[in-house]
Amino acid sequence: MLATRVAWPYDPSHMDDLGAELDWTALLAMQPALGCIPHALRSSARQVKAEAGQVLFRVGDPVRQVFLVVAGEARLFRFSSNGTEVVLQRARGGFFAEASLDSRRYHCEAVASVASTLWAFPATLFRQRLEESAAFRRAWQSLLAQEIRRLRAQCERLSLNGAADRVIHYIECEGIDGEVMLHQSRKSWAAELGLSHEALYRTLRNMQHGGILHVNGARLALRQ
Amino acid sequence: MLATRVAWPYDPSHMDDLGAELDWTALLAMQPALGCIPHALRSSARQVKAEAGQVLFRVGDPVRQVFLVVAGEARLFRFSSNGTEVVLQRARGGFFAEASLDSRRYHCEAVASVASTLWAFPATLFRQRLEESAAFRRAWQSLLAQEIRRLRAQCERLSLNGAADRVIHYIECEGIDGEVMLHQSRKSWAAELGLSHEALYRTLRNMQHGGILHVNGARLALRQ
DNA sequence: CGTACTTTTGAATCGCATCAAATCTGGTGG
DNA sequence: CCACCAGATTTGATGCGATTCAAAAGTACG
Repeated sequence: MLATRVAWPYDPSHMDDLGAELDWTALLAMQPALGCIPHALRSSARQVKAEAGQVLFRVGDPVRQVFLVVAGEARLFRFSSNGTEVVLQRARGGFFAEASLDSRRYHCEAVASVASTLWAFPATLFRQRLEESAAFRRAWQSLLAQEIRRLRAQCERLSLNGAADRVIHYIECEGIDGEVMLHQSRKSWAAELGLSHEALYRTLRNMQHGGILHVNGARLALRQ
Repeated sequence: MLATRVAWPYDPSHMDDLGAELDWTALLAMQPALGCIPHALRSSARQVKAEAGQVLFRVGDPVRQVFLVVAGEARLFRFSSNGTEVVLQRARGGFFAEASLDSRRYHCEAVASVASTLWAFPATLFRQRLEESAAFRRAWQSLLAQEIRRLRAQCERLSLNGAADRVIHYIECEGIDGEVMLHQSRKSWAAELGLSHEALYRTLRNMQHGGILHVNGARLALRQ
């Protein structure tokens, strides 16, 4: 009962021959929280250009790297008993496998679902820095705590029935004072909200007509 | 533009006059991960019996306690600009406000939505132990990492369209080898899956008739 | 200028939420 | 022990809203 595995050959050495320069400042502007990462660790990161379908790691592989999605999407999943994929995370614009820092081996598969740009931090150095630097440790713990809060809010959002309710919840949680600046396409926002993109477009239109929402490009503001 | 606040008077001293003995072993059996908590911290926890609607803390209150839900449910929320509640977390059977350890003040409101039993750990001692003990720190980080993995999987589960898909995803992720033991009522499980309890009952029935699922009390097993 | 992707609207279908009600369960007190 | 009650479980009927399929227009990029 073998599963339909991705066609890509699994060759970790693929990731080593792409040593493009890293644009840290641009990334930092998008994700200010990354500022907590020490310089030594930062400069040891390697940029990885992954093609669509490329395997990043497999179940049981020793944890050598922690990843950061700069562009594209990585999909983490396990194979269920009947061979189908059970998606654990669709990482887009953030860390993944960072919770594997305290594991010796990966507990799931990771594949770039589209052509993606990733940063790979060496796990050993990451652990070492966490042990050495109390400041980095505190910042990292703060990052983890922030991620937990964000995820819990997202779970609550996804358990709302109405599309409009999810939009409102998102703006209230991720924005400031009923106003938010979208940093992604509406299509991918729809995926984050657990909606089809058509449903999101229609909901936004109806909310505008109803006077609940004001849209100005990437800027969304709740009225009243 | 005042919101419809809960009727309960906010009196923190309510929580101090209930010093029932703590049943640590029973709790540990339910949540083995709690074993990482040092004895000194464990014994400093106070049991809190909260009535339905009782306020546990408010936005801006100094972070004095980290909570663990033993029975019942705590609801964390913020008031949106138009006064409605935006639920950030419905904590049932686990920690909450533990991500506030690195904050000086709570960033949301917390109310027991039903009559609940909680444990309150003093935040100061918690932070202190985390600084002192490297073992506890590692265990705690491991607990946070585990929570992140769990939440990400739950988000993926909630973004699945079909009720049966969510059930399968749950069993594959939370169970072992396509088999899981439910530690809660099906009604509350339905809430966790983002479904109405009727939809869950019907789905379970259909899955049994379809031969996909085998149900034996609290034991659910996927077939094939 | 062509290609790939996003944005937008339409129509039809289907599944889940909702309301309603009956049964079953565990626990409490007379 | 039984009456009683609150809550969970289970089934039915109905309506709405999101998904899906389809297609057109807009947009970015090489």
